[in-house]
Amino acid sequence: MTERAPEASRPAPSRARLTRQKRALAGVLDSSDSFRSAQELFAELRSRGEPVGLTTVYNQLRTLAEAGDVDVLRADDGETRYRRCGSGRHHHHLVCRACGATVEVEGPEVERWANQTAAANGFSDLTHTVEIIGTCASCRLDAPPS
Amino acid sequence: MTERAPEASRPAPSRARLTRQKRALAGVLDSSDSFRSAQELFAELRSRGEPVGLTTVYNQLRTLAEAGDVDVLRADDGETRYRRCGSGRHHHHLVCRACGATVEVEGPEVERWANQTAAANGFSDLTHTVEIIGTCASCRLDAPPS
DNA sequence: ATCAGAAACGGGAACCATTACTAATAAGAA
DNA sequence: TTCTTATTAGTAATGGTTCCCGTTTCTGAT
Repeated sequence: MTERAPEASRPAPSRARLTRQKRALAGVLDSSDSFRSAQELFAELRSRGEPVGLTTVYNQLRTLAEAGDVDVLRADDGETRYRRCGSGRHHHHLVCRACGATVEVEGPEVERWANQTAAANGFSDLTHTVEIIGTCASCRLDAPPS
Repeated sequence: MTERAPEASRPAPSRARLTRQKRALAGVLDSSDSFRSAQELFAELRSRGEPVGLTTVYNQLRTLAEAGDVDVLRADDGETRYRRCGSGRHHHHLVCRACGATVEVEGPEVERWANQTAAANGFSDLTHTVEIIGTCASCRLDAPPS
């Protein structure tokens, strides 16, 4: 047994496959700037005539989220919403509560504050979430404050 | 019809009633500094021999949250967690991802940044959430970074 | 072209936190 | 005590998300 097992074949590089479903979902994600739920994305795929299983939508979104290709936001109603993320850089969001439009913003001072505050309390290995929710200019015009 | 309706009786001030269940839940909430889910609170009430219906726990938590007496936090696993809120003042949280311990912190500069950023993008009627998640000092000692 | 193994898909059942419904109960006022 | 009605809580939905697992589709190798 001096020879090793017949593993001439590479141990499978485990390459990701580009499928019709992935392309379709990517297309839908790219078509809008707002956060949308998995269910909404699923519905839009169907209406576009690019049916993709709901399970697949969820699997794909999870993968994309882990890879940092989509931003994830948990809405107050418990639904999780997804959105194609512009840059790979760390950023936060300004979300319109009426139309869902989103603006990516950065805030160096917030990062600094978070680090200092956490350190001052003995916390380490930090993560943070910062979301600003408001009404955007055009939605304000559409529905004046009573 | 010159006399008005016989409204001698007050239109019911709709006073809140103090019940055993409310007292019990308040007691459990006061007994800890960390965020706990409705299910956990429900379980603790049972184990304390102060059974309260799950529905009641949810109703009560909603009421308390609306009144600003408890802080609400939506965890990544989808569960909503509650915690007695120290001050009525606006504040944010520093949460330990291991033990759930929480520290209330304030960040004037964050408020300022949020307002400026939102205004610069035409957003109004603002709200924001800021949560810092990390590992607290004692939990770090319990489970060293591999 | 053909084959085999791996990766991805996707329908349906299972999960589970939360809410709705509603009959029974019990504060608090008179 | 009696009456009014807020509150309770069991049970049945609801609904987003995940799990299970047989089927399909890629891709690389022969």
